[in-house]
Amino acid sequence: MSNNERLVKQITAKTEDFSRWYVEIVQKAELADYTPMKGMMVIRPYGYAVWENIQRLMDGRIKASGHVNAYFPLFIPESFLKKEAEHVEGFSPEVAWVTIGGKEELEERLAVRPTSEAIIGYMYSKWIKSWRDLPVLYNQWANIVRWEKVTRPFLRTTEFLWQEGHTCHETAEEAQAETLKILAMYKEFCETELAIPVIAGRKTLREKFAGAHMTYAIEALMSDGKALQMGTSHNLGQHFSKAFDIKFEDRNQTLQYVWQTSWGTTTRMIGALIMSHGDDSGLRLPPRVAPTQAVLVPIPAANWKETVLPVARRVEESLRAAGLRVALDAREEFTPGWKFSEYEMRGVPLRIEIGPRDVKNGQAVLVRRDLKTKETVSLEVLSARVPALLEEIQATLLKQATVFLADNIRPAGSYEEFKNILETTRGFIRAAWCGGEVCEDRIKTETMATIRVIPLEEEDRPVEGACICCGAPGQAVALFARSY
RNA sequence: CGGGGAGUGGCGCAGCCUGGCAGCGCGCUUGCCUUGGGAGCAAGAGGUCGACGGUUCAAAUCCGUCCUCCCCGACCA
Repeated sequence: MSNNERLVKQITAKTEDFSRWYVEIVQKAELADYTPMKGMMVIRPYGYAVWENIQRLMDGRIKASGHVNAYFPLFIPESFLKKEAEHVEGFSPEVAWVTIGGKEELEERLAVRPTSEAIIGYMYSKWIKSWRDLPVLYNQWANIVRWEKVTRPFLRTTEFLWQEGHTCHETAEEAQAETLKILAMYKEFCETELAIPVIAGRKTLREKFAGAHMTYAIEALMSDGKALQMGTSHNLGQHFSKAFDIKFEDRNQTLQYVWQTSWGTTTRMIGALIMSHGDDSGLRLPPRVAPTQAVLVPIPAANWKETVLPVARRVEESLRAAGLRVALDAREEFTPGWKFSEYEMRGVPLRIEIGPRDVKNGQAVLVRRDLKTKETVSLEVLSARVPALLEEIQATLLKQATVFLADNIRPAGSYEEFKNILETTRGFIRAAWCGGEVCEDRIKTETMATIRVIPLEEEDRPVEGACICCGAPGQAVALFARSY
């Protein structure tokens, strides 16, 4: 649409250069900005407000399932990190170290936490003595530092914010149940709140968390056809409890190591919102996490401050009373048209226009951000219509993303076809895998695609077909994709 | 960490090759006038040209080192 083009002249088209489109939205919608330090960004108030909504909604779920919040130190002694061999091995390339305090060299250097299993494990060993102490269901909201080589706002930054759950259980079965329960909760969260459909599944051993017994993840598909991991849930088995000596006396009076889990979601989810829902005009935020759900734009005329503005203020109040996050933009230095574009860029789900004509007719014009459709609504029913419309917008975003996901999961009958999909449409490729790391590596080297997950729903079914790579009998059906 | 591109008022860029007064558009400030899809006119403000060092009478421009960002690859939420 040529009209559209004109309106969004500042943003690079999504189809023209997806990466550039992404960073432009991040900056122009004022979600985040770069600092002079590599990979370190400022989450600006608008972006942080999205995070606060995510946090609030996620925190509610975490607490509803019996978990409690706590806070552990930012610094972790090197000796702690070293206790779980695979854990250090996996994280050492990206750990930042503190070696000096004030002016004195430290006796033992301190890691800036890349994740908190080590420090939490140490504390758990002090606190847990009996089966009566279990389960321990802790969660922490914290910042994390990982010295990444390639960084991108929200998707991969040196420092990021997250939530990390750390639980201890009496039995392996309980730990496994917890791992899957959280995975299901994450999936439900993404779909309900973020309107992003995800595929829940198991990671291969190559892709699992360093120190975990088994890693599960939810994977989403961004609109450029690349996959993004939206959250992980690990069954840690007894790896850390053995390393940190977290023992309890069980119901039969024998000493046992606890069974643990850990799980996390991060500010990366904001990146996923951008890349799942955004269009050429900018962001499209799902109403449930949008900082502003509806923006009122009064249309000025001769004496609009006496006529239009009071009506707009009353509407604002009534919507706020209905529990909605609304804003009234009565600034005179910008024209309505300018504001329309601005709020589209920032992804505000609904725009409410009130002008002289509307005041005369006792109505308002509602414009949806998702479909850009307009409707005229009587002021009397506005506070009922707006929440309903917001729900429709939430549902539409989820539906569009769900259709996109379904359309972009393709079976590959041969390795040639597999490669061809990656060269053309991208998306997920559903194919059988022999379970061998040799094939996994070869596919990665040759196609840049990795096994994102072995979907849970596939695990109950018998595996049909041969390994897409070597032709040996398939051991699992996996979803492959290039990823962020 | 390898290959490529870039860094000049807030943003987008020209100027660099061939050294000689730092420019343009948008934005910003003030005033008038406008306002239903990024209005118009007028007058203004704003720069150690990414940083450091070198060459030169003279450096945005030439040389070197470093930093940051973007793209494409090896490692990871």
